Amino acid sequence: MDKAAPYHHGNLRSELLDLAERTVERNGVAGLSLRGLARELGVSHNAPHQHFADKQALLDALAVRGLRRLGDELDKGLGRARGGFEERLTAFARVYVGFATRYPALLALVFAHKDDPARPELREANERAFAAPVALIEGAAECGEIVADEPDRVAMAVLAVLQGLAAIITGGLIGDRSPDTVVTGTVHSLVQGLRPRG
Amino acid sequence: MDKAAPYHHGNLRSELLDLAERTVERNGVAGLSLRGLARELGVSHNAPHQHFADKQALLDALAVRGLRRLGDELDKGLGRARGGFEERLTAFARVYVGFATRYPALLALVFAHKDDPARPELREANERAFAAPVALIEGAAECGEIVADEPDRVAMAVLAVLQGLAAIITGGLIGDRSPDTVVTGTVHSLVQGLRPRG
DNA sequence: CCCATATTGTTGTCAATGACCACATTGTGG
DNA sequence: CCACAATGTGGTCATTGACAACAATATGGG
Repeated sequence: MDKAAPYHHGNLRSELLDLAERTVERNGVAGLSLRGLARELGVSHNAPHQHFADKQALLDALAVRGLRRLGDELDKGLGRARGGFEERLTAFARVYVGFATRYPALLALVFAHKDDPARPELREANERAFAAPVALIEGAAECGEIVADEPDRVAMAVLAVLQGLAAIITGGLIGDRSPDTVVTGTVHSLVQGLRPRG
Repeated sequence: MDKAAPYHHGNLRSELLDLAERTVERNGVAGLSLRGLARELGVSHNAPHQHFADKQALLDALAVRGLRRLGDELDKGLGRARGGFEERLTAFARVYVGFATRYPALLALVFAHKDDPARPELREANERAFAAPVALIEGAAECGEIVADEPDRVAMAVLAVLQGLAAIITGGLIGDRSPDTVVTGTVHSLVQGLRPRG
């Protein structure tokens, strides 16, 4: 069972996902066609249907895979981060915004699942991806580094800022400023607001 | 030249936009079909092509119209708002997030124009829609109500927070909390961070 | 070792869609 | 009053997503 060439063709599922991700990132969801994928991979026009019942199923799989990668990057970035809360939060923000600007279409895919209450995989992947930053915020709340009265609100504000920053950066609305500068500055502003005033 | 029934049929363009907006909001962009619109409006399958050269042209027109409405709502809301900076900013945030949750697909349409450098109408409508809140922030910076060293950064943080809040709320990630509570709380956190500490 | 069986992929087909074409109808202005 | 442009119609084509029937391949029990 060599995973490089398991069945009578290549590992179609993986190759489909890879090519689909590249295509979506380049041409958008509207520019993605199952038949086109099959054509470029040299298989029949119906081979994808064996692995993904639906075009939406493929998009969902893309979103889940993207969330896994994002989670890994966040874990790594936060693992390397040293210093206080602001430094760690900045590290998280850099990784998140970096990912969001590298794969904007993928992240949009993740955030476009508002009409599907029955999709446990996506929800689970989402929670797992953000486990580390949530733990970071909760830890900071316990240590008294940030206001601790409403940790939920704090987490929400942080996520909102980063999500919004990513949207603004990918939308090209930051002009000449460098993304890193914008991220660092915005996080600084936010943390100043979250710090208890003595 | 009665605008209610100008030519030999109704004012197709407006009706197309209305129906398209409802359809997009209900079934998403993928569920929108020019032929379907024509069918439901009782015209030939090619009538829409007379007003919109392309499906994308119709989507662009939807985005521009949405931005105009959003601008009007923001102007009205900020016009009614009284009190200091935080009260006015909260009013702005309520209107914006309210709009974003009422027309999520429409707002997503606006934010999805990252690949079109040559679309002056959208850009102009965008700037016009956010003229009032930008003025609010600039005014507060001049009055010393918020840190004035980098008004651009402040504006960006505010927009980021609201955009992210809207995304989170429409994504159903706020659980049982009421949107108004979340908005007010988040804005409060943000303003506390932007206020100069004495 | 060999065949039943599920997995995987292929060919054929169908309705729907977006885009284009030539053409008809309606309103406007010279 | 008539040319002309604006608006809408019908026809057509390639592409697409989805489905059904069928073929090839790998797996597992006897």
